[in-house]
Amino acid sequence: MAKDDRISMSVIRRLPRYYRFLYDLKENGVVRISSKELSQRMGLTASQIRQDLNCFGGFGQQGYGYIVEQLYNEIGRILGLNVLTPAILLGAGNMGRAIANHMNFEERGFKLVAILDSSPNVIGQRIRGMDVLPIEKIGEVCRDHNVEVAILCIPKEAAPPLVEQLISLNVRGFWNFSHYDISHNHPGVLVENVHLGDSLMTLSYKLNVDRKNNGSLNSST
Amino acid sequence: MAKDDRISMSVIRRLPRYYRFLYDLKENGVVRISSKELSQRMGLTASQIRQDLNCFGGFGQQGYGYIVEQLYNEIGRILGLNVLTPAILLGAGNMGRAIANHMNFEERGFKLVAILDSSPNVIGQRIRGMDVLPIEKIGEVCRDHNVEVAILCIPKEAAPPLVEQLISLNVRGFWNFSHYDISHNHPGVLVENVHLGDSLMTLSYKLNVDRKNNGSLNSST
DNA sequence: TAGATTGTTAATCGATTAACAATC
DNA sequence: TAGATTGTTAATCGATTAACAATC
Repeated sequence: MAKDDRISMSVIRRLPRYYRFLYDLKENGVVRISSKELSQRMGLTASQIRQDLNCFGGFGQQGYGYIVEQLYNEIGRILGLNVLTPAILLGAGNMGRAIANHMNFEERGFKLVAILDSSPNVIGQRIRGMDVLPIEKIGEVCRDHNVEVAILCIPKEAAPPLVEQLISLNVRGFWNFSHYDISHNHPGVLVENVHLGDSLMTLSYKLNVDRKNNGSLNSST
Repeated sequence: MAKDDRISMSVIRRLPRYYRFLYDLKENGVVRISSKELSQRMGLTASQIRQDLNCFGGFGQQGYGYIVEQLYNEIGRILGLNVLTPAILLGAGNMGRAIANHMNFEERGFKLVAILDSSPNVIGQRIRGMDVLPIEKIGEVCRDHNVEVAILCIPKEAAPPLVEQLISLNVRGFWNFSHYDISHNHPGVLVENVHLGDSLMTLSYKLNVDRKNNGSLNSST
C-alpha cells in the first residue's frame, strides 16, 4: 500500500508522534484538521506533514484537510499495530520489570508471551500475571509461541551469546535496552536501540552548552 | 573550547556512542586507534568520525591516530560529565523506580537528590537509599539542592502543570519519560524525550515492512 | 463559483562521504 | 625519509522547506 518501498527513517520516526497527537485530537472530539493547524500544534512545518503523509498515500482532501480518525487509523496500520507480534522479555531486573509492567504492548503491535531470567532469585516471581521462567526454557518458549522479537533488559556481557542463540531460534527483531550494539554486527536483523545512558549524556551536553552561553541570549533545543 | 557554537544534533547524538566504544577499547588495553579501525568497529565511515571529532578540536595525531584514553576523556568533558547536575525524579511507579535503581547517574553527569510522588502508597518507601517524598515538598527540595533537572516518570495528564511549576522553580532541563511533549511548548527549556512507546512502534513498523518484502532479498535497518 | 487546502514539483539547506594536502 | 593518518576542503547525497497547480 506504500507508494514507495524505501521510506526514510526520518519520516518513520515521526509517525508515532503524529499518532499520539491524532489520538488526543480524536479523544477531544476533533473531526478534521488541516496540515497547517497540526503543524502549529506539533511545532513542525505544514509542508513536512504533507510530505510525510504522502509517502504512504493521499489521505487528505483538498480544500478540507484530514479526517482525524481516519488518519489515525491509517498511521496505526502503517505502523503495523494491527498485527500483534509475539515477544519475550529477557532479564527481570529493575528495568525488565518496569518494562513488563509499564508498557502497553497490545496497543503498540506486540504480545508479551514470556519473561525469562537466569537468576534463581527472580525465577518463579510473578510479573504482570506471568511466572518468570528460567533462561533454559528459551528454546521451548520461542518454538511454542513463534517468538519473533526479544526485549533485552540484560547486562552488556550477557547480550552477545544470547543474541546469537535468539537469532538461531528465528528471532529477527530486538528491542534493545542493553549497552551492547547489535545493529551492525548482525545485518538483516531488525533492531531498535534504547540507550538510556546515551540519552542522559545528551541532556548533560545540552545543559553544558547552555551554561557556556550563560546569561546571554541563547539555548539549544 | 568548542571550535563552533552551533554543533548539529546529529553529531552530538553520536558522541555517547563513541564514548561507549572508547571505554571498551580502554578497558581492553587498547592504547591508540585510527579513525579507520574505529569506523569498522562501529559501522560508520572514517570520514564521519574525523568530521565529528573536528567539530571540537584536533584530538588526533597525523600518521598515528587517536590516543584512546585521551579521546575518551575529551568526549566525556565535551558531554559535560565532569559536572554533576542536581536532578530530582518525579513519579515512583514502575518506571520511576527502575530509572532510580538502574541508572548510573554519577557517571552520566547527574546527581539524583530526591524522589517525589503524589500517591500515599509510595510516599515514604525507600528507593536507592532515599525516602520517596510527597510532591508538596517540591519547592523546598528544588531550593535546597539547586535542582536544575527533573526526570518525569509521571502520567501524561500530570505533566503540564508540574512542568510549569518546575520551570518557575528554575528547573531548566527535563528528562522526559511521560507522553507529554514538552519541547516546543516551552522554548528555551532543555528537553530530552524518551518516548518508549514511539520506539516500540518503530520496531513494529520495521517488522511489518520486512514481512512485506518477505522471502525476498531485503531488510530495513 | 470562490476559498481553502491538498499533493507534488522545485529550491534550499544540511549532513555525509570522498579526496587530498598537511604533517607526524 | 617513507608510510600512515589526520584535519579540512570539495562533491555528493538526502531531507526539509517553499511554491503552486490541482481539486474538493
